[in-house]
Amino acid sequence: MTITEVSKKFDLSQDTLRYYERIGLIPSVNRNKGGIRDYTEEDCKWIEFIKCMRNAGLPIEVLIEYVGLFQQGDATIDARKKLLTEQRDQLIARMEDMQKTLERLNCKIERYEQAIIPIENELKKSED
Amino acid sequence: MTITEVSKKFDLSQDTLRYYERIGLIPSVNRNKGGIRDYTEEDCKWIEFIKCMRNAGLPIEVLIEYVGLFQQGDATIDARKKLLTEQRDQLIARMEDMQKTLERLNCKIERYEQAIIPIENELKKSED
DNA sequence: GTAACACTTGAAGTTAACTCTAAGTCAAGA
DNA sequence: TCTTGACTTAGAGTTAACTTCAAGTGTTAC
Repeated sequence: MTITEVSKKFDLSQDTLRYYERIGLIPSVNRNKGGIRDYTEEDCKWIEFIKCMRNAGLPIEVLIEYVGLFQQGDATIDARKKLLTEQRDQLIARMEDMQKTLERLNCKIERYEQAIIPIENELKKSED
Repeated sequence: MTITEVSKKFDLSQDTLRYYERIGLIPSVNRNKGGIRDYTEEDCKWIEFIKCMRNAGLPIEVLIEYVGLFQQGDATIDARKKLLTEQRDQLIARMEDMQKTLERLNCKIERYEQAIIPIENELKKSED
């Protein structure tokens, strides 16, 4: 798979894909004789995983560490589990914060809905 | 209330408080005869609101716009409601993304706990 | 054969959101 | 009186995460 195809498939720019590879956020991709990237299915799985984690706000630095641990093999399973567990807990904390904010926004929006009605009534009065 | 007190109360640095005021993220704070900020209860409410919204990831730019609309009075109620509604919808979308990632992380962690070697370890063979 | 085009690299530039620095004012304490 | 320390401002610096640029290579279309 070419970078153009992968870029379209995951809606990530070619620049971002090259950047991710350069910093070790995805394992390095094989090149053909012309030096051009040829992504395998496995590469795509990594990209999809990383994209998902980044969408949820996991920092690049942490994900680089995860990829690094992964490439070191089974000896790092414990460390990987620890890393993922920490990130999961932080994710839950962020979601709880967001839930609070969501409720607050909903309250505010509801109040604005009620505030608009009196104004509309004012307008009606002045019309007749 | 002094900036030191407000800083401690909300766990925001003094620099951040001054920065927020400078860019219009909170309405401007009164100064005493010496030119030193004296925060009112009202100021604190704004700060608390902004902190909550920032924690949930609402962009500063959008919040500045909200504060601006607020200061223009009742004529902007519709616009404010629209702005908040858009932000709420985006917040929900982000939370849904995060929920998916959370489930995925939980799966992965569970697999590590069960000491089942993840499928991706197969991939490792090809690279070093 | 040459022009267009997709790709390569390393490095510089951008954006959001702070964070720090420098230079200065002012009130209180030894 | 002098010094300490909290505060002021404008502006420069930092960090994360891209994004763009410059210069060059290799493949395809006419």
